[in-house]
Amino acid sequence: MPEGPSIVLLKEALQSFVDKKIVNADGSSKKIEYGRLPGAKIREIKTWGKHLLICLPDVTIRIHLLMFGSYSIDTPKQNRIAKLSLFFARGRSVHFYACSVKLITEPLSRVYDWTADIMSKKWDSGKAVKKMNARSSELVCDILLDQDIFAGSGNIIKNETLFRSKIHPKSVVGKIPPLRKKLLVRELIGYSKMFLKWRRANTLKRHWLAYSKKICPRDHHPLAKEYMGKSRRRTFFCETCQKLYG
DNA sequence: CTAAATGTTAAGCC
DNA sequence: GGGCTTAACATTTA
Repeated sequence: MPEGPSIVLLKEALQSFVDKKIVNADGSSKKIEYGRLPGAKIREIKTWGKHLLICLPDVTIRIHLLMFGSYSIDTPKQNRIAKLSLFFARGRSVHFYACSVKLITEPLSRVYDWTADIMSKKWDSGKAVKKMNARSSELVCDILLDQDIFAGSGNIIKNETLFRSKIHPKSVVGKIPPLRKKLLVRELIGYSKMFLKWRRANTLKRHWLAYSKKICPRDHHPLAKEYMGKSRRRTFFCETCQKLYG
């Protein structure tokens, strides 16, 4: 479920609840005051990176599905305790499981920079390149997972983007030539759009070129698989056709 | 059956 | 305090 494009699909799935009044709310999260939700009408549903934002008149519910989170609409899952359940008129309901739930009371504009959200209309590639340049000594495999620069990018997007732009994951950001860096950002946004399209058609896996693959589709060399970077995340790459800068 | 995985946060340690 | 490592969370899939 979790990367940015999947959260956009979640937002779409919840559109029928916009303008609907929450009649009851409960769940197993100890951290939120369920009492302040009933009576509020959902004004809007937004996303920022991997965050789902359910906007109410004076508070926003922030859901992060983490690695294994899931949701269900109208029918709660059997034998499972939801972290958050929202109930509406006519027996309608939404349930979120195995996720992080928070209430945000500050204005969203103070919490979120929409120009850093890879799925946003306000996405700004120029700013992303500037932020990358400010972190020139880091590895590109780490930078592509950084939510302050590429909010919504996850391990699949990282792997596919590096393969498509022919950049070795251990390349040092500052050693990547400017044009190639721009190409990298363009590929990341382009692949994220395709991710959304393919996930919607339920064909995401079919289109993986490197992620979880064993053979390079370009030159048929075996792909390397290594746990690398600050977060030791699974990384698939072709030693032959992905160039190492640095 | 066991292990690993699309992710983040908090605690603990130097 | 900073920076790093580890654990915790919880569920599905290989």
